[in-house]
Amino acid sequence: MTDAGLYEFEYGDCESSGLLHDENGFPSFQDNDDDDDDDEEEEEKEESFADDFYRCGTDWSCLLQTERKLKQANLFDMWGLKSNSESEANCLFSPPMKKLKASNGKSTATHLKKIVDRSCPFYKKIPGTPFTVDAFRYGSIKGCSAYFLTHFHYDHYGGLGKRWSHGPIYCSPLTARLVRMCLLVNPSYIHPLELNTEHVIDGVKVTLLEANHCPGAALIHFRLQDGQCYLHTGDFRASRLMQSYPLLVNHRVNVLYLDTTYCNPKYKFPSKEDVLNYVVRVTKNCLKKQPKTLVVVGAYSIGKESVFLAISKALGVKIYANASRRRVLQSFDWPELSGNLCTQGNDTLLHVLPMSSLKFETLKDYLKPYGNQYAAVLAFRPTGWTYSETVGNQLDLIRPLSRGNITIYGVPYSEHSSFTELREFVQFLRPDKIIPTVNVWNAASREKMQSFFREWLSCKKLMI
DNA sequence: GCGATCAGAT
DNA sequence: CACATCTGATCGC
Repeated sequence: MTDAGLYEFEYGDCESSGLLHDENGFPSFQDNDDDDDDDEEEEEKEESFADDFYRCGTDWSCLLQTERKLKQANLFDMWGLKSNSESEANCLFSPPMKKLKASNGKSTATHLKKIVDRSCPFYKKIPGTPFTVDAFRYGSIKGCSAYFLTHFHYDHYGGLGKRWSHGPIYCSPLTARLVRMCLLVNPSYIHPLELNTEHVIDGVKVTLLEANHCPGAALIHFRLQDGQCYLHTGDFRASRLMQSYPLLVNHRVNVLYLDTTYCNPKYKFPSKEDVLNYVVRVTKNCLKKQPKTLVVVGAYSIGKESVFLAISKALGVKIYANASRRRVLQSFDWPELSGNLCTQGNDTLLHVLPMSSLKFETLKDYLKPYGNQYAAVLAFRPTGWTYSETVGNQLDLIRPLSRGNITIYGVPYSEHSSFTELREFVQFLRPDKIIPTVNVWNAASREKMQSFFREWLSCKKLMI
């Protein structure tokens, strides 16, 4: 649509259709030139499930065939022609879940806007296997017989619900519990896999490793029968500990599917530990000045529990969370967390609230029912990264927002890798090929990431 | 009328 | 700036 094929890459290209394998050992696209006209049935030819991936080689510009929402109907749709993705010359993706509807006589501009391409992007498919990762929003994916879920965040499990029936779901035991509990997915589809244990699925050796993201989050290591190793990081925060995972030490990773959320040097933030110490320090200071302070920690669904746990431990106070959040937290099987929850707001000065409540007005209202029990609110908003950081790692330069007796701190508690952590991880793994999974919809950003990867993996530069 | 889905906000 | 939703509107049955 917009920009196309403007990007050059060191290895391979899209046109290498005659070869059996590309430079990275991937089977290359079997050339069936003409737009197949036999595109009706699921069965048809044995086009492998990840052909779109092979076809792509290392030309990241192929990502341009996006799953983007179309703002307007294209001409095919407007003229009532079937938009069949398999017959589109450049399509790299599976067919959409539903055939796009031709506009009928009644259709208006608003109808036309609603047309959405729902095909699974290639980087969610694992080539040489019938697997996808975090791909639940595309309905039944042709050729996929096992759906992996890296962790329980909406942008990864989206599409899962009680009506799920497209195939088995593999994930960590904790994630499995949440999928059953919160999404009411039929348990017969859910297959928990113990971490650090090799499981053979469809002939592929699969091992889940701790991802240092939210509870239950896993890196997924695939070892194919031909020896190829793929590592999908899901969302993760790279750590030194990972450099001692035996699987990563002992097997070269051929393809790395990388969480590139903060793959830019402007993203600098402190270690989790430093942020926790800071939060505790601020809290103690505040309570010294005003003992009648309610301490609030903002949270989404799961993740960043350590922020309130650290305060709880340091002050020796319980943690209040509402019933639905408690149910989720209890399911973690994390004793020091479960053991410190309480069911009454009055019983502790430390409360966990939805991130959306961390606003002056909302907090003021929240305080009201407690009467004169509290004279002030100290709130922490643990975001991944705070823009105010020209200062980078300098926690002491953080300036809270303050209005009346309410103070709100944004703290850079990140569950994604910083730029330098990413670099160190990639230089440790030295994969043959890296497929970014975040920030991929923008051509400039894709190109920028690839140039970082090239720099990191060029032998000359190994400085930290 | 209701759940699912979408655009937009936060 | 971007995360991971959340909200309110609209769709489709």
